[in-house]
Amino acid sequence: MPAQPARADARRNRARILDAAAEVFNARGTEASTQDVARAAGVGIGTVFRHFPTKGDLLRAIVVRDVEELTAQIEALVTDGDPATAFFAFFTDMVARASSMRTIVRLLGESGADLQADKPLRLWRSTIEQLLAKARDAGAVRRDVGAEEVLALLLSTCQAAVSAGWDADLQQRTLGIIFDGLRIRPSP
Amino acid sequence: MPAQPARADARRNRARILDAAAEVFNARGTEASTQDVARAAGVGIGTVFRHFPTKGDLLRAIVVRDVEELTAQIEALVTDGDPATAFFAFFTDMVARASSMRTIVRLLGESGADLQADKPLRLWRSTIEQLLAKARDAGAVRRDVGAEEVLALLLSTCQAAVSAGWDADLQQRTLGIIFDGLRIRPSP
Amino acid sequence: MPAQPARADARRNRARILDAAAEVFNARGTEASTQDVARAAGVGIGTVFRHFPTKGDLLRAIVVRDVEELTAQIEALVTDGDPATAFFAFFTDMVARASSMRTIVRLLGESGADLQADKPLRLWRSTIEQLLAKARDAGAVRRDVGAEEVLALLLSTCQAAVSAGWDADLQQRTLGIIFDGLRIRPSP
Amino acid sequence: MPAQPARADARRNRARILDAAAEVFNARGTEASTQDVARAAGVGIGTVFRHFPTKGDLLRAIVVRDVEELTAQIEALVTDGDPATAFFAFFTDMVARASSMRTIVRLLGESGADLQADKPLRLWRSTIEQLLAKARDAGAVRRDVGAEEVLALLLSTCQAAVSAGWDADLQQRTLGIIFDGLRIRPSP
DNA sequence: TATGAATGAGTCTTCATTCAT
DNA sequence: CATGAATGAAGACTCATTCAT
Repeated sequence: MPAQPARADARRNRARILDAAAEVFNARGTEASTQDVARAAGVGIGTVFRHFPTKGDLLRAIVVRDVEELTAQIEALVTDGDPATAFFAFFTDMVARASSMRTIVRLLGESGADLQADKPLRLWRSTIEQLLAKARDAGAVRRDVGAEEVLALLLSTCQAAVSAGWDADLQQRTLGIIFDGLRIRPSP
Repeated sequence: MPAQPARADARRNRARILDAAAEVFNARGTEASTQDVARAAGVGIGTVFRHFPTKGDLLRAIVVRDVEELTAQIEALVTDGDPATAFFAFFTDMVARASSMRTIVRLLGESGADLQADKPLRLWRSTIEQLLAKARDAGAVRRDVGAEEVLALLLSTCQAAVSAGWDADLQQRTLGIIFDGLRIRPSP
Repeated sequence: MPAQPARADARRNRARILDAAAEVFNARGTEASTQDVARAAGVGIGTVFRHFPTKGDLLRAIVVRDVEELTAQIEALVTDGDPATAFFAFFTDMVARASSMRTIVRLLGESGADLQADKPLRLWRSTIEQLLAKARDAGAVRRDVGAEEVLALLLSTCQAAVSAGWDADLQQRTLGIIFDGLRIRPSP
Repeated sequence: MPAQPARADARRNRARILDAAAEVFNARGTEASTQDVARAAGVGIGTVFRHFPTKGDLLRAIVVRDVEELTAQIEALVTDGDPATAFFAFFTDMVARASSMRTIVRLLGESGADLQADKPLRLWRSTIEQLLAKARDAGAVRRDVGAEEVLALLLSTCQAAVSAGWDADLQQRTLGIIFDGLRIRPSP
């Protein structure tokens, strides 16, 4: 079962299942049952397993889809955005949207999901690195800050925003601190 | 079943179960089975449920115990520590130890565990606030930084350190950024 | 869906499915999935069910085909073979080939497949009876041995050869005993 | 869960489950569901899995129990029986009872159940070998007949008796032939 | 009180069969 | 006619929780 089935109805169902799964897992965690996903998608459970032979496959498909979408958006920022602010805008936006992407945030946060391994993840990561490089070049971010710790902080805040339910205000205050830490300090 | 059963053997069992549960849940996540906890504690499963009528109760008891222990340590810092550094030392230490306190970190991180509600948690929180206040007074932390965002960042980093397996180096680099953000910047 | 569909392509498909099914069920037992058969035949699963409305029908069709082939071979022996040896040669050969006819052996061995009922089976049986009669007339087999017990022993050894994986040597030794029991003993 | 649980109720249940399983698998084949076994035993399905963590374990337990019982009976024959007839009596009896031991017959017949491996099976086999040796020494069975082919014929006939439903008459006739093949022929 | 046996709802997954494309 | 997507009834197995010993 390829990601893009040939038949229209199959393609439609695949999408419906993915949507439903994203929603269900977002609302009740990845431990929600496949049965519930099927119900939410309005299909039989067999259909879910036909498209995603394993629950893990379903989860991974959600991650891939979301990561690809995210990557596209970041790429746009890399090309179009103001180097001095794009990185911070992206970081802020990502945290703000984290709660609608619980699944991906949770799986990304787990050491198992090696950012190195899967292609979409590698791409996502490298796109962020570009954004970061531009910010560094523009003098908006300290030169001694590496991509690894930035990603760690990004995932860390996304995860917490999701699991602890940070409101917009709290998001702003925590990110404010981190951003200050990332910026070049005016030398005295 | 009160926290301190009357009979000595019961009290002993309660402690053993708590120890075993902390260990098991730490090693295999909170999804480890109650049966496994019983086995690790060397008691029957009935005994576990007699002391903790629900798996949730057991989990919460671990949190309470760990939080109380933590609180005591923080209190010591409040009284004895150097106001200018104690706060940062505590933060660093907490993250470093997070991976041996998976259960508490995970449950604290979840919105369900309202930091307001339970007494031990309220106490823990207020002790940290004292530490923070001292750091502020000592000029080590900006005045406009509130306890809420500091706690959020603390839990956020603990959570990520645990789930993503931050090594010592990465811990240092991420916390370095956050600490820089917390410090008073030398006015130009 | 008659055994000989009108259209050429349908007839071709029927044959391909039968071949594939024989192979698959032989290799993995009758519990292999119909889907696997379809894949091996290179047709859609719907096509399999169009030709054989039920998995049971498919199985039975294999039996019929194989039995008819066998019958033809036995008939040749009846006409051409040396009456004194043809029966034993047939018996030996049948056991030797049993492992490439798992499906038929298994189904024939089951009481469900009443040897009386289906025409091809009745024919097969009666052909064997002729072979046996000739052997009896030639003095190679005792007169008091009936067809029923010979068939029983034949199926019994085929079944065991398949399920227990008798090697050539073991086949020879077991059949040697049975053949000795079937032969007329030299009166002392 | 040992074969002999400590508590009386557990021991009772284990036995009930084993009995029920033997009956159910005997009647409907080893593919009958564990649920059905539980129902027949009058216990919850969890209880079945507590005693036999896997369906395979349950099946194996039945085999072990039946094989041990059989072995004891054969041992009695070895000590007490008339060497000249005991072996044939045993063979006849075993086939006659085969239909009440479908499970064991089926599993024994499958190459997977290596007669070499499990202790009870090895014991069973070696006991039969003793019986055979005595028959040979008593001049009732040909010296050039090995244990391997005798076992093969035994399992073969048991299997067929079960699966094809041989009646008493047919059993007698088939075994008659095999026994004749095993006996020493009067030299002319 | 401690024990561990019993329970059964719930989980993932497979597969024969039907039906829209 | 052929295709393969959809279906849902099982099946094996797990686990929190209850209860007899």
